Amino acid sequence: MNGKKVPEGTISRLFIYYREVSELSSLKIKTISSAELGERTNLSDAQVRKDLGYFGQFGVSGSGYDTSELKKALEKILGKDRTWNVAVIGAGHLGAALLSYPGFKNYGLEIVAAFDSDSKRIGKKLGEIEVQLISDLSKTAKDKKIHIGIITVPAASAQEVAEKLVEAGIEYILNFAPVSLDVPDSIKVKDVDLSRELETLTYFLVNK
Amino acid sequence: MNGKKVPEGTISRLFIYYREVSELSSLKIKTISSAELGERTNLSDAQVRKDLGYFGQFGVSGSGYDTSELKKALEKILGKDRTWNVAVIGAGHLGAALLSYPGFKNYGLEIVAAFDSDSKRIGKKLGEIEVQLISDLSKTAKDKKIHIGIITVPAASAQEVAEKLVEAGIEYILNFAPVSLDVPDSIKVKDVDLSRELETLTYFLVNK
DNA sequence: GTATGTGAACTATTTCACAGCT
DNA sequence: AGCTGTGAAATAGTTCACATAC
Repeated sequence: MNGKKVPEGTISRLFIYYREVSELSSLKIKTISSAELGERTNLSDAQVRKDLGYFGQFGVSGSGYDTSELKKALEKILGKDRTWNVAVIGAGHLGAALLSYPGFKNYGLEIVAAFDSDSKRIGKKLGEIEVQLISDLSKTAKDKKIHIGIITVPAASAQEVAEKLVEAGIEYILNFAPVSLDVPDSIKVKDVDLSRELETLTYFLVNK
Repeated sequence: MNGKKVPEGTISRLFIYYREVSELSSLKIKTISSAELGERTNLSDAQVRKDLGYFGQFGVSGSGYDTSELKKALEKILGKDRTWNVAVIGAGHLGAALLSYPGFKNYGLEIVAAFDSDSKRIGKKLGEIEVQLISDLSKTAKDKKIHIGIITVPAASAQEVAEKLVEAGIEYILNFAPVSLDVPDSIKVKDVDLSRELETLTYFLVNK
């Protein structure tokens, strides 16, 4: 890896490349060019080469990239050679959807705990995971070495939950609630706002 | 609106401003400055003004923006003055999560149909909506004037579903499956890849 | 005095284009 | 000949800064 700053978009695309070369590699396709890889992922050949270039030189002039080698290299770069423990806070439909996401584990992510504040949901099983009371968060986070918290509670309680996550020592938050969380700078927050994604489409419908 | 190209990020942020001024307006707060609005949304004052500037001049020098007027203007710009009909294809957990999303309707979106290929799910009710067989898609899309399709099926069948949506005349697709869809250029696809969002966090865990 | 609207400056990201390697 | 790796050019997006309006 050279010293340059890596754009967020690059990181996101590396996962796309990873999936593609994983498949190619399992199909026993030995090499792929940046042009072909771009074709399969709806990206340009230059983009593919530039993205990979942030992390090293993985290709061979004249023939392209060795799929299984590139797969291994991406695994290393992306932290896929280990598992990350995840807690879901909010055991509603969205929480359940995430808990049942097929192959989350294959992505190196393991949901090891689920929390809710609604006493009706406590003790219920979502897949393998028993829903716990939110007040257990801090203890469980330490016991189970949780790295990532996913907020799937309603907007009104998201900020409160975020603060509890911070308190519990979790530094990475994926936030599905449609509010801007106010947390210390040291905490990495990624917002995923499903309704906004949908709404954005309506703009294009109006302004096509 | 002036003739300049509007960045996608701007459109997404307009929805954030919209939510904020809606709330302010309902709290009887009459005006807000770009600086205050930025503060509340974790954005800069210049960003707020620039974003709004793409669509006109809504502010008053010296005092700021009239919340209820800005709300009305944004409603118009974003197509919130009407309802858009949505179909969900894939009646698993994620589909159910979307169908139960609170206040979807408030966002101007109405899910009017749900489809699945699994016969065990056909006829079941998800909220108000009865799950139909995917082969009914084309007919129902026309009958119910569906504008937007949401794909929540597994990766392996997503491309097939996308083709059926295109065939049914739907031009806007929100794709939750972790694959790059191959559709005609005239179709607008927005990818939301939940596992990739999560995976991106793991990169930052490794490389912090 | 306060806050907008907007060119200009700056920063980030993508695409081009080609020298150099296999 | 084919394809990578990478500076340079182009494009996109954000922040600055200030003239202007109230």
